[in-house]
Amino acid sequence: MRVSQEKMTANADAIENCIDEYYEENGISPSIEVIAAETGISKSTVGRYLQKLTAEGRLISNGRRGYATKQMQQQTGLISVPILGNIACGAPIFADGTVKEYVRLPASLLGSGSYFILTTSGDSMIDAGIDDGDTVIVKQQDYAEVGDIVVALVGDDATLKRYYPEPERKRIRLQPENENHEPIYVRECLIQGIAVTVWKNLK
Amino acid sequence: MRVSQEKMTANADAIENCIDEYYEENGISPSIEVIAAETGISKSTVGRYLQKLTAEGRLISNGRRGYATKQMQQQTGLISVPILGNIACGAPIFADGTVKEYVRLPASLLGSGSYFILTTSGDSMIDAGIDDGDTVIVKQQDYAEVGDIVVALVGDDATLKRYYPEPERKRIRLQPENENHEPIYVRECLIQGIAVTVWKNLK
DNA sequence: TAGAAAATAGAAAATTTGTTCTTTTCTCTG
DNA sequence: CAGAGAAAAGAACAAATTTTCTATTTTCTA
Repeated sequence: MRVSQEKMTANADAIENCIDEYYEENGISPSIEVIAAETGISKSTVGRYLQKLTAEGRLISNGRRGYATKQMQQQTGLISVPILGNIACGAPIFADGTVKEYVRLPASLLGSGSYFILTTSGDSMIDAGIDDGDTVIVKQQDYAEVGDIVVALVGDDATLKRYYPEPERKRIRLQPENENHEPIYVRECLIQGIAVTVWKNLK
Repeated sequence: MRVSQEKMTANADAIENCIDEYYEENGISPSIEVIAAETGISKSTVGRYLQKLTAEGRLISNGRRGYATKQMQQQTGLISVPILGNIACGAPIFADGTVKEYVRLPASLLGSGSYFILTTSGDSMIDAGIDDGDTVIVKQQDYAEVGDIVVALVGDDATLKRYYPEPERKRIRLQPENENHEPIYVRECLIQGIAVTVWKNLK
């Protein structure tokens, strides 16, 4: 292989990496000037490479919003999911302004709707595969089907249980999935959402 | 409350929403012109609102890269994780160019390192909480500790098992977590990574 | 080694984009 | 109903950023 060829791809890779890294850090595409400064390549050469890479389909031009790598652009169709506190805590879950962190997850993994994330504490749902410290993705809705795992507000406490309405006895059974725990019976409870995914840390 | 006040916050909300939606779709911030066209508010008024919202801390200005909402900006510190195929398939896992989809996950949830995502099939790890169809996040590394759940390449097949080296017998035991399955014994195996997180669909 | 081709660098041009300024419209109060 | 104040609209402005052009350097081949 010729040296020029090697240098060409080396420059192209350096530029592509630079875009990714800058984006990783700043959340926006770097300007050509920044890329030039970062890689040590001249502005015009960087520009030429960007056009070439775009023509090859490796990059996408967003006009004056800069160039994006494919994996950057691929983050369209993402849903913002707020990471809320612990499910055991008694405080109301949807206190606005307290949300500090978001995850953006692909809509294809979740489906449509509004979601939030909780971390669990306690062992009451251990037989459903939800252990202490696991992360639960909850679909926000105010109803549930029989047997769904719901986030329910009982008094001031939020709890994670299976939902079994018993209309004939005018009560709702909130069933833990742990033989050592007794079910909770309530007249009414506010359903905040249903658990759709558990995130278990193995290691 | 006065009408003007209501309209003010209404406009502000409309602008903020517009930014989010546009970003959701295009991966970049909309220009003031686009926001104006989309919301029906004039360019200069949109600009004034953007400055006001930035002063209030609700938006972040990225100069000519546009304005970002906080939850957009908050996606720095994310790791790109490729979604690879099914763990049961025999094909080599790291065939380049075949990766079509990426998820960007917060580094705080994963820690440093390189990761990839697999979906499982089969029931061999059912007792470890990994069921058929679950999604596994794998940390890419070529070694493992005793008892780790590894993605191992045995011959041409990738498999997910617990890792128990038995040096005194000069073999490695790959242990399923299902009493109906027998362990696999191999001389050597190529470790591709260790499972760190399982993503279980409850609903 | 010399010449041709390719790649690069530096500067100028063109375009997009946010900002500012002035005029107009709307709203509330006396 | 009239006037003051705020909010919005439209046009002009200024700055940033990509694109283009030309000269220079580097690299490969005969």
